Amino acid sequence: MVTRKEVAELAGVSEATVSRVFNGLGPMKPATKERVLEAAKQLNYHPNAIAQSFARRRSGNLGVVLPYMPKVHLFSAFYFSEILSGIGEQVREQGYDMLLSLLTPDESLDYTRLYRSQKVDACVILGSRDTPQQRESLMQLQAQGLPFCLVNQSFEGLSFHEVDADHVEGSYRAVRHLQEEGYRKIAFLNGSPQYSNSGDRLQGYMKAMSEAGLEVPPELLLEGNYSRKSGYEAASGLWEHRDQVEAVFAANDRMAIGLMQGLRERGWIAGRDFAIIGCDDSDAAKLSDPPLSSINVPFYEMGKEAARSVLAGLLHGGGTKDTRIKLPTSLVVRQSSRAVIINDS
Amino acid sequence: MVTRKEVAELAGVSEATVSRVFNGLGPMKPATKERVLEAAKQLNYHPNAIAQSFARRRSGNLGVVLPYMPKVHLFSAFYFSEILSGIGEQVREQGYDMLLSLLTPDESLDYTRLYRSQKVDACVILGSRDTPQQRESLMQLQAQGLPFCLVNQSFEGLSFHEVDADHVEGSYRAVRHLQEEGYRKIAFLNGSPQYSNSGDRLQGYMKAMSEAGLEVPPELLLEGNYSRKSGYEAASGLWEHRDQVEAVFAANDRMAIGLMQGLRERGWIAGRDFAIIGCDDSDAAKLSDPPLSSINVPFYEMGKEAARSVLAGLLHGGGTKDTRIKLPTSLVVRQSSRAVIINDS
DNA sequence: TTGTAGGCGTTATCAG
DNA sequence: CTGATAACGCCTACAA
Repeated sequence: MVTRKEVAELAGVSEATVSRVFNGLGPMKPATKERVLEAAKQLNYHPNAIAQSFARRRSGNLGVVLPYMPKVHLFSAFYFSEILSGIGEQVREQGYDMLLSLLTPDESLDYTRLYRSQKVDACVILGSRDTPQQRESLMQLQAQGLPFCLVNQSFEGLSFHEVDADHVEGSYRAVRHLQEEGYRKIAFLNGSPQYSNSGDRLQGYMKAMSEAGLEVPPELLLEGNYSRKSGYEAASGLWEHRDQVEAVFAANDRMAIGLMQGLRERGWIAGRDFAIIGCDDSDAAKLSDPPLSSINVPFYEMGKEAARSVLAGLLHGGGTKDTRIKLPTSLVVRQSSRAVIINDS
Repeated sequence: MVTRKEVAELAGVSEATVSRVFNGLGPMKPATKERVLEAAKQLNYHPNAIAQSFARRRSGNLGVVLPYMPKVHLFSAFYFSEILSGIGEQVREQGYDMLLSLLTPDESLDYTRLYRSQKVDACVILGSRDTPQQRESLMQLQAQGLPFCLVNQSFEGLSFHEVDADHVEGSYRAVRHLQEEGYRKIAFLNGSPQYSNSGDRLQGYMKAMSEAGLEVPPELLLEGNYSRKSGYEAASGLWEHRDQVEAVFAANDRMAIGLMQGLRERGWIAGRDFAIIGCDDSDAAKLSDPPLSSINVPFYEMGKEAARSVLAGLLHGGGTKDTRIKLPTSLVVRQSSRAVIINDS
């Protein structure tokens, strides 16, 4: 590998000058700069990023933490893929790189380890849940002043730097939409309560129901774990109370689709016998039959914003305020929620 | 940050000894080792990975290259997600980290840049296509002896280190299965020819057809670009020749589902009016209605194997043979390919 | 505007 | 078994 030294020699300048040229620092004679660049090109010199990191005492890497649970599909790949793309875009704009960490959630979760090795300057944490271990780990990070940003999750009573979507509003609108289509008996299939989103969505659902003066008997409240399978399994419970249900709002697309599958087996077809709206507006929503109405969540933008703000915090001397940013959602109406027949006996 | 020096002082040994302890090198008195570890724990010392990389002249990072094309969904997120998980698993086993690079395929694709900065020791390249630029870039990498491994792609006439699935065999079996179910008029919806998989699948399809003594009139050969939309659009062409089609083999699940959607709009229901088999066995196959029969491709294992072999090459002095590894596929039969009615008029 | 020189935290080589 | 001591490639005051 060709080093700065060789470039300096060829250009007839000092090594420091080569550095200045490559970092655009200080005033310098254009001729000098020219010579250096020429020499560098000739030798095919490229700064050694590791050495730079070493000298600057920062890695230039943004850590991205993903939950790793093979064979368990609580999250859709779509979700992470979008967020990762957003992070990736931002990171490139700022000259950073992305270091991916797949962490098994149940292993003694120690986020500080990521920073100790100095391989990352900050982290974006995806897919975290509200468990005692995670709270502990995150509080520890915060106490040590290590910069991080949570995406799509918040912790009751704690204040972290986080980027979220407005799930309360999104859910509210979804349920409102169903009401406007004429449905009154609207069930809610929520996901695991460990995700703050679940609470948000419940809140939005309840708000819309109560504003419309609608009762919410317990049979209308179902719970899955965000997997397709859990939605599929929820079908049997819902089926028992089918005379009390005209529509469903599900906390994600996968559960919605699973539920549709379960009900279809019983002869209940979404968009015909009942309406349903999912959440995430993932590609699965377009693949399902009928196409699934869904709440669009700007995952890409959330990833991008998370990366942007956590990296911005690095520049401003780690003075990251623990702010919560909420991005807006929107409703995408497809066939699954169109009123065809309203069995409002 | 606490450094080796401080540990050495506290333990009353030299810095070199501290390093030896942490690297498990050379024989040493247990008592010494004990003291060092004790001191390290007390000070909460952890080696600085950047400094180590610098001194060792290797980053300890495996680069993972993903094609980045926002809004264009030629690949399913499932695909990358599985491969990434496999890579992630292997990488952790070997104490490496994963550095993610999202590269826009049409930008002047220069893979060598990744290595020049020394931020990665080797790369796994996903989603590459057979274009002149990519050939050029890869040949350049190879010429410079930079270690890399391609996943799910090969280049006619060039020999790279690559991990692939046996798509010829998989396609062959899918078509054979359709034949065994009694179908004779079997169409093939392929993806873009820039992906070597497409050629492989065509080969498998043709083999099965010719072995069964079946003609393949041109109307049976359709081409999409692996997106759902392209499958959806292929429906119209297929519909025109519907009297010549009883079944379809599609080169991926997304196109298969798009095609099913397009045909459903015309009243043709998969699993009833025609049979269809997709490829990838992605989660979408389970979400679709009817559930889609599909060729299972071991993406996870492919990612893992790619990481394993490319990292192994690093140890053995870069003596990576440019081998092609092919992992086996298998057929997963779901409702979309079950013979219900055979309209074999 | 440019050069000098110390330092970053390890690894690795050589003595002892 | 352990301790010095050069690298490693670059950054950055500080000096000129």
